[in-house]
This record gives sequence, C-alpha cells and structure tokens, in this order.
Amino acid sequence: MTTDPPRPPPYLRIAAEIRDRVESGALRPGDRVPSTRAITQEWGVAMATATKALATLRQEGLVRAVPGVGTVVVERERVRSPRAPGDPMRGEPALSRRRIIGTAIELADSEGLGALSMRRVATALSTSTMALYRHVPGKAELVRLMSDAVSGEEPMGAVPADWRAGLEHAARWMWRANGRHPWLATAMASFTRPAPAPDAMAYTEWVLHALRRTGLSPFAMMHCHLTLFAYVQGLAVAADLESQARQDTGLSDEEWLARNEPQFGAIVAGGAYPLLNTLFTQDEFDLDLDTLFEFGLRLTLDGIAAMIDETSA
Amino acid sequence: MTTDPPRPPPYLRIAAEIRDRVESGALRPGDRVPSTRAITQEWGVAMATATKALATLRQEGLVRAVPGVGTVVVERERVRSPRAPGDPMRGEPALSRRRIIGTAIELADSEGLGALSMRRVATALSTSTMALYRHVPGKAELVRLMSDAVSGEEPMGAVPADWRAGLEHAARWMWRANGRHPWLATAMASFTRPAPAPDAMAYTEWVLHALRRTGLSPFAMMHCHLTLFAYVQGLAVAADLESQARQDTGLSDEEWLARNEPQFGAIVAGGAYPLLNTLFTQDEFDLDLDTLFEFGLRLTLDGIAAMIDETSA
DNA sequence: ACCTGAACACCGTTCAAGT
DNA sequence: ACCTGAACACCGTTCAAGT
Repeated sequence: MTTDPPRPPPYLRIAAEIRDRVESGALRPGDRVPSTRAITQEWGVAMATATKALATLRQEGLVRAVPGVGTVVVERERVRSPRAPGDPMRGEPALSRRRIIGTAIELADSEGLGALSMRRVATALSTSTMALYRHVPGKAELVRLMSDAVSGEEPMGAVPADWRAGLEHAARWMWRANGRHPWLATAMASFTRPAPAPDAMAYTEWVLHALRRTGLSPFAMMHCHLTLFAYVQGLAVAADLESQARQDTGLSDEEWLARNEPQFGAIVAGGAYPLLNTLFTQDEFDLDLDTLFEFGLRLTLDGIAAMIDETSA
Repeated sequence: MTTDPPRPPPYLRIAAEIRDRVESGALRPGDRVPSTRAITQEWGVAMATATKALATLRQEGLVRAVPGVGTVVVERERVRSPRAPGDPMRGEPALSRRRIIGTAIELADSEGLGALSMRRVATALSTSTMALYRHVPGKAELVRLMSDAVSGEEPMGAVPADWRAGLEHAARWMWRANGRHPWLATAMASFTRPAPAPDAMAYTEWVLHALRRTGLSPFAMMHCHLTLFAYVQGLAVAADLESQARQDTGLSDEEWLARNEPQFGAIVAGGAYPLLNTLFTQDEFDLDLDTLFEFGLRLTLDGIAAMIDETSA
C-alpha cells in the first residue's frame, strides 16, 4: 500500500496561486488581491482558510491590509524610495531609534499591535532582529516610544478661553489620534503610573490649563480630566477591537451581523431581552462610534458643567 | 587556555536557592517567598534579575503571585482537594469546558491575561495541551467564555424604580467584576460586535430597563448606556495595567514614584508644565482609582440627568 | 563599534498516531 | 471516543562570535 504524496494544506495552495498572479504581473502593486469572501467563493473554502491564505501573504510582506480598502499588493518601489517614513534622512545613520519607531508605527497601524514583533520590524528595515536592541531596550519600551511619538504628531494649538471649548478640542484631538492609530488606546500607559513621557504630559497640562478659570480645585480639575480621558480611552479600545475584528475576519459590520443573526435571534427569541429585541428589530438603529463619541462627549461635559455651576454658586 | 565551566545565569541561581528553601521545608505552603526588593538586597542583583527569578518559580508552578500580598508558595494540598475551583464535580467528566474555563480564570486572575496560555491551562489540569481543543475551539473563544462566565458570578438583583440608582448600581457592579478580574476589561468584546453572550446581553438589558421611564428615545437610552460603559471600561483597563505593572515590577505605587521622581523632576523642572508641577509638589495629592471611579460616575450621571431634564421639559 | 547567528524558553494550532 | 506527541510557524531576548 502506498501513501499519497503529501499535499500542501489548502490555505498554502491558495496563497501560492495568488502569489503567482502577483509574480506574473496579473496583479500589480497597489491592486487589491481577492478578499476573504471572494476567496471562499472562488476556491470553495471556509472563511478561516481564506483568512489564513491572506495572512500567509501578509506575513511574507507581499501584500498588506489597508483599512477600509482591503488587502493590496505592496508597492515595492515606494518602500525603497527616499524619505519613505522608515527611510533614513541625509546624514542619519542607517539604523536609528527614530527609524525603528517609525517602522513599528507603520506596522501597528496597518496590522495591529498583535502583529508587531521585533523580528518583523527588523525585516522591514532589512536588518537583523538583534540590531534593534542597540537602539531600544526591548519591545515594551518600543511600544511606549511609539505612543509618545504619535502624541506629538498633531499640535494641539492654543488653549481657548472657554473651558468647554477647550475640553471638546482636547477630546477630539485624542479621538483623532486614536483614529489614525487604533492601537494607541491599548498601548497607552496607566493613569497612575504615567511613564515620564513629555508628550503625554503635555496633553494633561493643556487640559488643566483649559480648566484653570473654572474655580474647580486642583483635585477636581485632575479628576475631570481623567474622567473624560477614561471615557475616550474606553471608546478607543472598543474601536480598536472592532477594526481588528474587521481585519481578522474580513467581514464588515453588516456582513458580521448577518452571519451572527441566527444566534442572536435564538437568544432574543427566548423573550428574556425585550428591550434589546426592540432595538434590534428597529432596523434604523446602527451604531456608529463617531456618533457615540460625540454623544458621550456632550454628556460628560454637561456633567462637568453641573459641577462647575455648583462650585461657583 | 581552559574555559570556565558554564555557570547558570544569576536569576536561575537565585530561583534554585529559593526552590531549595521550599523543598527543605524552610518555606512552607502559603509562606511568602522573598519579594523582588528583598532579592535585590539579599543577592545584590538588579530588579530585573529578581523579577526573572520569581517569574521562573511562578512558571514552574512552585509559587504564585497574590495581589496585595506578594509571591507565596503554592498550597499543593488545596489544589488537589475536592471542589477546588478547577476540580470536577461528582459525576462530571475529568475534563470539561466548565473546568477549563474555571482554571483559565484562576490563572488570569493571579497572573494576568498575558500569562494565560493553552499549555499552562493544560498543565494546571494535568492533561495535554491538545486535550483542551476537544472542549474549546481555541484560545480566543476561551477568553470570550471566561468573560461571559464572570459576568454571571454576581446576580445584579432587581432593577430599582429610580433610573439614577439603577445606573449607579450597574456601574458599580461592573466595576466590582473588574476588580475581581482585572483582565476583564481588556478581554471584553467590542461594542459594535457583541459576541452572542447571554450574560453580557443581560447587563445591557438591565440598564435599558433602568432607563425605560426616563422619556429618552431608544437611541438615547442605548447611547447613555454605552457612554457609561465606555467610561467604566476605560478606567478598568487602566486599573488592569496598573495591577499588571505592580506584579511585573514588584513595586508599589509609592516605590515606583520614588524611583521615577528624578526623571519627572527633570521634565517638570524645565518649567513647561507649571500646573502639573503644582499638583506634584502638593503632596496630599495621590490618585486612587476607586475615588476616581465614583467621581466620574457622578459626573456622567449628572450629564445624563441634564439630558433627561431637557427631554422631559 | 556595530551587527549577526545560534540558542533558549516560550507561544497557538494542525495532524497523524496511539489507546 | 478520547487523548497524546511531534511538528510547524511563530514569539522576546541572551550570549558569543564575527567584521
């Protein structure tokens, strides 16, 4: 009795076929490769297999996930072009802390903090893993440096005279930073042990400055700041989980809901959740995190306003 | 020229010496082993080395970290005693989904979600890693099952007539759950893609019920719920990071601050952060997360109250 | 001075083989 | 039917060796 020759698993076969299309030029840099859904239909495989096939190609660096667009063939020219984010400036050494941080941010932006590894950063910089340790003490500190770096990307501007305008501005600024870098909320240091990070401290200083004429005590000012900050962080973590889920599964919110509807239906049909049921069946209801952000921002600021009124009364 | 015989790294030498004390009976089950700080003094090593030595012993299962107490020798009798959390009930199969979840929760409680691995859960249950996959599809789903399980630990009770009393109760209930299980906030599913988890849905239903007589629209009710939820989650993630930092470094908040004071001082001394400086030098100021929780809870509920007033006016 | 390769002690998960 | 062991493709980090 002879055994069959070992055949590669389906996900590797699919990855190989897509790789061929890229190498033959059928798919060119910047082009979208088949989505996970397209793969399930074209090859007749399960979603998990399709996801793994794309993950393999991402791992190879042949394609990358672009949030909101899909998975596209990497543009190799761009990676090598002068002054791409990870490239050295004139006169700068080939490898520097700045370049390492920049490359790590790019990686975390496009694939999430879970995909960030020292080995992958090193590969993207065409160097050995251990060379990185000459510039950063380890991964934990690299992540801290990353969050500090993105905190300095957009200037916060002048502090308005009106405290409410100030806090609104600061919260939206933070929300935008989290939008650009979904991993930021997860990477953020704890409140009670703020790493000595100048940019993070600048944010707190800015907010305290906005509150300085409210008549609140330093204690209340700091606690108002942290309440708003915790709210933004909590929402940002949720947004990160969502964008991560979208990338991992390749499903949009609607597709995901359609897929899970039977299970929700079964639970809700039990009659135990009448109010949730009302919301679900009322199908004008779909949740948008930006809308929710503004809703909760207003709520929190109204709460602070009530406290200020009380204090000054 | 002869080479020295290879010597074990210091952290292994220290771990071996502590192990000897346990095996000789000098340290008995339940006793505290030397803290990281004690190790740095007794052996004259750096904090990192001390931390690694304890991590090695934890890894072996010889000791475990008890939050607020220190690292103690495990009580082997207790682990084997009938009806310890991970043990089978009479008539229950040796390995079950229930037991796996229970053991995983114990592990995450005492060492954090980062220390949770399928291999370690299997070892704690005296089985092979792959036997777990007969009961749970993978690690991601195990974590989801864990968070659903702890959501059902404490009954929420009857919904009060007063919406504000209701929301306070719910928020504190959630905050307590996060206190028992610091990893909960990080593990929590995203808002827009709630996994079909009955217990998590029960929480939302409870809160919506508390708000049913406020005159708010279903949209506003759901958004009020999510605003408060995001706030609690954001604070809980910070609390988790803090308890994690306390365990990783073996430093209490005060010790940590003392250690980092020079760096903060250098940054603040630049004069760029006058308000922060005022807070830091005013040394009656120390941050307590439970105090902050109640402060922000009141603020958020005041904001919701303002919205309800407006709606009913 | 700077970088590399091999090694160590881990991961989650697949698969074929055992009882 | 249930469990195991080996293997694969990863991790972060240490250390000794290279240029």
